[in-house]
Order: sequence, then structure tokens, then C-alpha cells
Amino acid sequence: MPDNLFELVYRVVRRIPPGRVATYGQVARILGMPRGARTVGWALRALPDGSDVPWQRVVNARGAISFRPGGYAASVQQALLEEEGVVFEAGRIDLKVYGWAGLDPIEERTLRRT
DNA sequence: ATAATGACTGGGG
DNA sequence: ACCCCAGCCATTA
Repeated sequence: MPDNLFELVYRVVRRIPPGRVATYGQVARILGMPRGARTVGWALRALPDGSDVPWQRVVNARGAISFRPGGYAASVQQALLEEEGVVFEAGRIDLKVYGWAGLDPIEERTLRRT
């Protein structure tokens, strides 16, 4: 298990497949921190440019992007997701359709190793 | 050690 | 369904 929280968050986010999205809270729960949604946000914010972590696949519980609406960052995230086939309607993603199912038990075990 | 700051959430109105 | 808000919690100042 990595010693720091950020690396743990990145490991989970790297498993979200293209074209699917997970919520901050969902990632937090997978890590055993049911109230740590905001902390997941902190970890992603700390990512350097050019990282291999698909940060764009993490959105808030309402299926919306959590950057200032209309801002540059928000438009970049939406564009990246749309390139993967994710559809936005009224500024939101239908999590029933694009939501990530999460790690299966086998993958979960792999995650905790190392 | 105290206080402020968010890429957040769930529930009440 | 939408808006508001108290609670949350690692990191910073």
C-alpha cells in the first residue's frame, strides 16, 4: 500500500475506462473514506500537466463538471470527455448511462497490492 | 495550535 | 427537480 493518499486516489482513477465517469464520492468510498469526496478533489488538483491519470473522468454526484461553469478548465474537461463519447445534456452527464460500475473484487485486490 | 480553503455531498424545504 | 446549507476532511497559511 502506498504511504500517501494522493497515489491511492490516482490508482483508482487510472482504472476508470474511457467513456465512463466516476464521482468524487465514489472514488472516496472505494478507498474506504466514505466522507472523503473533497479530499479526492484535492488529490486531482495536485496533478501535474501531462500526467497519465485520466482526471477528466471524475465528476460530481450530479453528473456535472465541478469547475466554474463556462470557465476554461470546465470546457477542457467537457471536450476531453466528449472525445471519449460521453454525452452532455443540459450541462450534465447521465450517470445511469456513463457511470462507472467500479472495480470488481479481483481488481480491488490488485489495487491494494504494492 | 487555530482558521481558512476547496475539482464534494446528502437531505430538507 | 432545484437551491441552500451544515458537515466533511486533507492541506495551507
